[in-house]
Amino acid sequence: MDLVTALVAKVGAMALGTDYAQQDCSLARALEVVGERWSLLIVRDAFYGVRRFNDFLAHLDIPRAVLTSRLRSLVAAGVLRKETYQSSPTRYGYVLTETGRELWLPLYGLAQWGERHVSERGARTLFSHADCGTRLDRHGSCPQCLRPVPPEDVMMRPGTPDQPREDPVSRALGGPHRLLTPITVDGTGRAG
Amino acid sequence: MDLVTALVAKVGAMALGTDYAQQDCSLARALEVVGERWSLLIVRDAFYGVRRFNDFLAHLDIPRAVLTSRLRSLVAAGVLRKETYQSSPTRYGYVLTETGRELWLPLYGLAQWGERHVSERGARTLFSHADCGTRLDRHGSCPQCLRPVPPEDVMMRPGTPDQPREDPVSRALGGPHRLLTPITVDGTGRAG
DNA sequence: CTCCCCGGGTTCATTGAAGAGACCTAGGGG
DNA sequence: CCCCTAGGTCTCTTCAATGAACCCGGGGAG
Repeated sequence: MDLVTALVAKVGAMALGTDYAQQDCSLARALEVVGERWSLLIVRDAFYGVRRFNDFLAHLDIPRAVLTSRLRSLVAAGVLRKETYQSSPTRYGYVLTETGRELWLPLYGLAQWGERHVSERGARTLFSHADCGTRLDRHGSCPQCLRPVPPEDVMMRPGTPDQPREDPVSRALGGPHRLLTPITVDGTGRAG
Repeated sequence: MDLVTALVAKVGAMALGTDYAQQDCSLARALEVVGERWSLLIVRDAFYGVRRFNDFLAHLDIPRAVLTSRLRSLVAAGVLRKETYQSSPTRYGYVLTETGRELWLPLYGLAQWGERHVSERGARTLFSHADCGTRLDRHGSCPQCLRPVPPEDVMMRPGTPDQPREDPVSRALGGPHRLLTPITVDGTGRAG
């Protein structure tokens, strides 16, 4: 490949390929950040309390290189923040920023849509208002308290899975759990 | 490559690759349908009133083959419906089904998130309640009427674009427009 | 002191999907 | 007869996901 061909290829790749650059639309902007494959599932796991590289890896069955790349771009976009949870040896985790937490509504909305319309057969995961125990409606509000529930006040618990996963993270999420509180994975030599 | 290698490669590609099969989660199910590149932008355009193959093409700058493929899978998933709008010569358009219309909330939520957090500088598109003219809040509700507004009662109008597009569809969307009503494209030899 | 483990990555070969553009087909219309 | 429009296919090239192997720094056990 000569230089001109290489340049043309490069410019072509920049113009389209990795982004929706020509779309003057906030949805396109949002999708540049969270629209790539795996991104929203990573954000979902972050809401579930997953924080560590290896836990995302085990729970998502995502190639390591792709996880590295997605975490990096989500941090760059301000959705996640890299946080040291232990020094000597230094260990990092990834937690949602306030910007990331504001993805709760669209993310919950998409999940509810999937529940209602794609291979419906009872909720796989149930979300309820931690204060009163009422199940959230499709808009993410509490029908009892009649207002939107922020993610930190949401409890999740497993519904009726069809093929339960058998990784440590899924086991850690086997019982009721408040969103955004770190999960405690044990069974692989890690303290709870 | 021998037969066994080929088989292993094929099974591997089916197990992952094109879907999130191992994820027992409604969000993953939803993303299998609308999570692919371009899918949500096509749905957005459908809310805007775009119905024809060539109009999607012009407005999205999407490769024709990809558009064909996405429209097909969105129809298969029950998000869009193929509709004849003219016979002899037969012409098809694509319109949102009720299932597709229920994507309004998560789609609007994502767009609002993008507006607030990704290169913010004033709304590119403004959405308001057709009945009273009030701008929608971030949850898609009308602050005046205090209830969620269904997409058919939403008016859109352009906000402050930074690099306005110059295709016929963008021009047709230049003024206030009620969601889900077909756009009328003129200027390319098509009657309004 | 050495070996091995753990957490968090990087590198590499393979392949499926996206992108760009030419081509196709059916039905009109000048 | 040729060309137009609408809605697509076909082909080639490039990009990015996958899966598996390898890397590296810090500890802890023997």
